[in-house]
Amino acid sequence: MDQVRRVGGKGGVGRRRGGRPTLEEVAARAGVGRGTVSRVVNGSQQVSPETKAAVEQAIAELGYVPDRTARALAAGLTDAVALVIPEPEERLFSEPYFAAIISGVSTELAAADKQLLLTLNRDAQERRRLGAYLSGHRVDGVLLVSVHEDEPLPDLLRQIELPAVLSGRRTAGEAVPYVDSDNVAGAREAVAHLAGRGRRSIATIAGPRDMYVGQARLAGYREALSSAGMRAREDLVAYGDFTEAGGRAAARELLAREPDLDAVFAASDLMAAGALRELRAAGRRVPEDVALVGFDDSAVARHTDPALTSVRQPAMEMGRAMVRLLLAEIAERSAEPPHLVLPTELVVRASS
Amino acid sequence: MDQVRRVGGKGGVGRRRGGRPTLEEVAARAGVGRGTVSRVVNGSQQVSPETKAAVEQAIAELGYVPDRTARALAAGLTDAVALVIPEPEERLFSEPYFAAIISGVSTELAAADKQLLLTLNRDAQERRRLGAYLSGHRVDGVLLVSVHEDEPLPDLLRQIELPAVLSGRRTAGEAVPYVDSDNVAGAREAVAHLAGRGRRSIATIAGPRDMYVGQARLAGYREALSSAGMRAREDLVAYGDFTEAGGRAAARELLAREPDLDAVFAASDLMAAGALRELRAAGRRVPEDVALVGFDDSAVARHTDPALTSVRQPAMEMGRAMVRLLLAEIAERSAEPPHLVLPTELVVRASS
DNA sequence: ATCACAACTGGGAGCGCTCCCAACGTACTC
DNA sequence: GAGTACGTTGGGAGCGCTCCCAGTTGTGAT
Repeated sequence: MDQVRRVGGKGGVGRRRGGRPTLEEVAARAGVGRGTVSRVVNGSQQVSPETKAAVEQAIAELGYVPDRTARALAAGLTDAVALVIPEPEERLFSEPYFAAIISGVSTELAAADKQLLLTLNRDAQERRRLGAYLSGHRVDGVLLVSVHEDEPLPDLLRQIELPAVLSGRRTAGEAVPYVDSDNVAGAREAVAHLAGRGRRSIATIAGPRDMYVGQARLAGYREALSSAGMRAREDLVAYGDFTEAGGRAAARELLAREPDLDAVFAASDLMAAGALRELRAAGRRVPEDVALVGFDDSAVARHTDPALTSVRQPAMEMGRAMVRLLLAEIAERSAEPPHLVLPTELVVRASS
Repeated sequence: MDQVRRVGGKGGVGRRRGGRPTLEEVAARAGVGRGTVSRVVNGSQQVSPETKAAVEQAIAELGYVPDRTARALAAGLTDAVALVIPEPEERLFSEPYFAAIISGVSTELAAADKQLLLTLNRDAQERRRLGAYLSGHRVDGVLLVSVHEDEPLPDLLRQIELPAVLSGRRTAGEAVPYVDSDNVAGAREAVAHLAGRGRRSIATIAGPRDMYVGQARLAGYREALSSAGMRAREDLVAYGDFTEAGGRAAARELLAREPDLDAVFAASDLMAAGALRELRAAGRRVPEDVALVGFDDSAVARHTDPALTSVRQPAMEMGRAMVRLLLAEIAERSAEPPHLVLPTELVVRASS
C-alpha cells in the first residue's frame, strides 16, 4: 500500500491533493533543508542569493504552492478575516451600502493577501453559532457591519480576544474599534440645505431608535434646525426601520400630524423612496410642495422620479479603512480602541 | 511581511488564543483517549452512551471548540467553499442579482455548516493570483458567478481537480456543472407579452455577445417573434453591456434606425432604465408610445417611473442550488457534469 | 471452560508547515 | 594562533486534529 498516496477524509472521500508537492519535496529537489525553503517562501533575508535561486527554481519546476492550512496550524495565524453582516437579506439586496462595504473590504484584503470569510446572519440563532465558528480558530479578526445597540457579538469577541472592527458604532462611546461616517454632519448638511432653500416646516423620518446611526442622523437634523433658528418640533419626527415600507408609513404619519410640512429629511434613501410614494399619493408635488432628501446616495436615489438629493457615505472607503484598522489590531493590539470617522457629501438632485 | 509572528512551535504555551482547550485536554479531563473524544465530536456511532456523556460533559466544562484549521489539515477537507465573482464593483453594487446569489449561497452553506470565502476579482491580474489561492488547499470547491465565455478559471479548476459550479453557463454545451435560469424562456415570455399587447415593432437591447446569457435572451426574443408570426429584423437588435449607459446608447441607436418602434425588450433592468431615459429624452411616452420590458426584476425595476415590467430570476434559489450541486460534487464526483435550469417569472408592471 | 465475534477504546503516526536552536562556515580581531 | 562575531543552514519539535490499527472487554455459542 502506498502511504504517500494515502488520504484521509471519512467516508472514503479522498483528500484532493492530487500529488501536490510539499515543502519537503521542494527542499529535497533544491538540495536544502525545510527551514531554508520556508525562509525563501516567506521572504526572509537570511538566505544567500544562490540558495534562494536554487529554491525558487525548484518551486517553479514543481509548481509548488504553500498549503495555507498547514501554515495556519503551524503559525497560529490564518490570514483570514471574517466579515459579519447581521442583517435580513432584504436589506442586503436593496442597500448598495453593503455591496460597497464588501467591495472595499475585499479590495483591501486582497492587497494584503488575506482571505475574506463572509457570514450573513439573519437570526439570533445563527448568530449564536457564529460565536463557536469564530472561536474555532479560523480567522484572525472580525469585521462587523451594521451593529445594533444590543448586539453582543463585539463583546463576545473581545472576550475570546479576537480583534474586531465595526462599521458604525453601537453607542456614542463605542468601546470597540470602529469606522463610521459622519452621520451627524451629513444630516446637518442635508437639513441645512433644505432650510437654505427656504423650507420652513422640515420633518424627518428617523432610523430605528436602537441604532446609533439613527440617533446620529436625528441629532444632525436637530442641530441644523437649531442653527437655522428653527424650533425642533417633536411632531415632525417619525421613526422608520430603514425600509421603503417603513418610510411610507412614517410619511403618512407626518402628513397626518402636519399637513403643511414642506420638506422631509429621511435617514435613508429607501425610506425617502417610500415617503416619495406616500407624498405623491397624498397629492403633494416633489419638490414643489415638499422637498425631499435621503441618505446613502444609493442606486435607488438615482432612479426615483424626481431623483433624490441624498447624503453620500464613502462606503467603499469605509470598508477599506476597516480592514486597515483590523490588520493593525491583529499585528498589535492597541491600548485605546482606535476609530475613524469619514466625511459625507451632499449630492443635490431634483427632489429638493 | 509577517515578521512579528506570534509564538508558535516550541514551549507549548504562549500560542495566540490563550487557554483554548484542545482535544487532548478534553480527553484527559474525561479520562478517555483522544480518539474517543474525536469520535464524540464527530458524531460517530461507535461510542458507548456513558463515555459519550462523560466526554460531552468535559467539553461543556472546558468550553472546548474544535480547531477547524487542525481538522482541515488532518482530514484534508476544509469545510469551506469559495464564491468567485469576477466583476467590476459597479455591477456588484447595482445588480441585486449578486446580493441575492450571495444570500442564497450563504444560507445553504450555513445549513451545511460550511464556510463561505468570498473573492471579488476585478481584473485579470487578480484572477491569476486566484489560481494559486485556490490550489493553496483552502477550499473544497468553488462557486463561480457570471462567467464570460473566455473565462479560463473553470478549466483551470478542473485541472487541479477542484470541484466547481457555475451560475450561468459559458456556452450552450457547458462542460462544467452549472445552475442557470431559463433565459430563453424568460425572454420569450417577455416578448410574447409585448406582442400580446399588440406591439408590432418590437426591438431588443441585447447583452454582450460574448456571454451566453446575452445570446440566450436574444434567442428567446427571436423565438417569440417567430411564434407571433413576426419577422425578426436585425435593425431592431442593439447590443449593450448590461449597464445603464450601455442601455441608453443602444436605445438611441434603435431609435435612429427605427423611429416607429413601439416596444423594447432590454436584457437587463439597468439597460431598460437607460433606455427609459433615452426614450423620454426622445419624446416618447412609456408605455403609451413605447412599451418597455426589462430583465432581472431588480430594485431598479420598482423605482423607475413607470415601474418596469421585468423577468424575475430566482437568484437566491440559484445560489442555494449551486451550493447543493457543489456539495454533491465534493462528496462524490459525478461522471456527467450535472446542471439545473430554473424557471423565470414575468412580473408585469406599468411600463408595458 | 473455550472460542469467535462484536462493540468499544487508546494512542501511534502522520497532515504540511513554522519556529527555534545548534552547528557550521567565513571573516575578522587580538 | 585562538577567539569572537556573524551570516547561513539543517532538522527536531511541535501546532491540534483525524485515521487506523491493535488491543480490551463483553457476549453468546460451543
